[in-house]
Amino acid sequence: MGTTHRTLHNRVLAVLGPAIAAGEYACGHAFTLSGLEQEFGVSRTVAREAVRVLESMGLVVSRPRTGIRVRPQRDWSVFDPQLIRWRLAGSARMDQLRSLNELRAAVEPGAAALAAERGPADERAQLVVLAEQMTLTGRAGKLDTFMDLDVTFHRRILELSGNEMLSGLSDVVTEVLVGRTSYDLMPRQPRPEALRLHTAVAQAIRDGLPDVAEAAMRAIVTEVSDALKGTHPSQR
Amino acid sequence: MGTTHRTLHNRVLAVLGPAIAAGEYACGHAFTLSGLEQEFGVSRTVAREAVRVLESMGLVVSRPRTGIRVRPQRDWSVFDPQLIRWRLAGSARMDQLRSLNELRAAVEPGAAALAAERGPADERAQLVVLAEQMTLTGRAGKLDTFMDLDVTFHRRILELSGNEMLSGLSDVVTEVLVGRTSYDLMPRQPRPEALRLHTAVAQAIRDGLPDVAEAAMRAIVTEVSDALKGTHPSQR
DNA sequence: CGGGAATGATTGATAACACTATTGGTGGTG
DNA sequence: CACCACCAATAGTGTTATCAATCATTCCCG
Repeated sequence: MGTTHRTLHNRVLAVLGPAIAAGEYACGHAFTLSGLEQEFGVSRTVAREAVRVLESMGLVVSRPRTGIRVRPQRDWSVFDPQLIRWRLAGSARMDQLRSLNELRAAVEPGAAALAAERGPADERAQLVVLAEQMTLTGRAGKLDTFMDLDVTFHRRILELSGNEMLSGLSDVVTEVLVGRTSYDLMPRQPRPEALRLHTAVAQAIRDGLPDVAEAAMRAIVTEVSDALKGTHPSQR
Repeated sequence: MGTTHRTLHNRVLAVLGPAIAAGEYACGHAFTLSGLEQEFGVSRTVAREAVRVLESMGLVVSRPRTGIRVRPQRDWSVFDPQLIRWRLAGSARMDQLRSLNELRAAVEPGAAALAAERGPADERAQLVVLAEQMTLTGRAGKLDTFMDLDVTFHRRILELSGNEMLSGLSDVVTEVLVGRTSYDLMPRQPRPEALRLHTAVAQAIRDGLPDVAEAAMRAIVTEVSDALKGTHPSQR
């Protein structure tokens, strides 16, 4: 789960990436390869490979005579898992969490509907079991295991959607749920209403009722976003 | 809008990327650097830079002694714009279009709600004008300009959501809408109901009514997915 | 027959150099 | 004075050669 394996250009990336992602270098800022060589004490080749990766993520553009320029945020590949991790690790963590949470809120109802429509029957049934476990551990106040169950619950639904892009968001959802608890944005004890809704989603998916599943899931995510209300990220 | 500028490793990528994305190389297939050097007639450095980019997209993993192995699809960064383009260009185009369309169907209602909540008032008002133009050109049967308007309509809403990740999907939506017409998945003439719904979405967003906007947008996307019904991509 | 060390294939990393594109200045010209 | 063509400095781009680190395989020894 740690980044890719310990190679030199990855270590350069691990410093340069987060720095750029955090906005430490203004939009037009220009690096030079030789500058990077010196700053990190690496060979030109390594510096170039790091830049290539940053370029493929849209963070920078590299042109002769001009150097390596930081591109405007609008051009970044905001869905790149690496970039998401960098931003979650940096000072923009809170903003990134909010973005991800909104994305998740927008996506999960639709995913639940798809899961109800076309997930394999046995796996759909499993969801109900998961929801029951959530209710139990939630009432017992075991927050840690509750969070784990919550994560797998939402992951499963995304995977059951049968859509590669939606299931590609499961890591994102995990980050959000984990990050939320670590930031104490969760109530001490899961709200009974939330528990009930999770069960409702599970049952609707099991019973193959897309509309019901979608509505119940929407209720879950709107409840969450209500809890975070009032904290809209500055436009920038 | 062509890929990045004409550099050698990009030309290698432009061949290798689509090939892997199209599944021409099985999951565990192993390349070697010297093999790539010869196949493309490039130096080791260039070959490695191409591999670095593929690696950062999760398409391959490069390890000593083992070579460069193709990773399972599950690990690919399916949101990487470059990868999306490659798949749209290749034989998986239809599958990719379906995935994207489902994603869009899942996302847009939520995006419309956010746009209604917090988009700048003047830009929200612009949407109504856009919807009117759509109605006019739609009724007139000018399909080309209608598609352009449709694209900007949906793009605007994503951008108005004020969420960087949602607006990051605007290119995706564009691809879907354009691809759909080029595949004749659109009716000869936009359906009156669809036109009415677009206007409803625009008005709701202008008037700051998230729930109404969300419902109307959901009606739009479900109508579309009903039209594509029955063609679910084969698993894997 | 099993476990661990030798082996060699393959990537990882460095260095030095030639090529090329871009840009910004410079000078000439209308 | 404005504008255009040209030139040169500058950085990335691409090549080659060489060595180091790694790890799947293999083979030998207990």
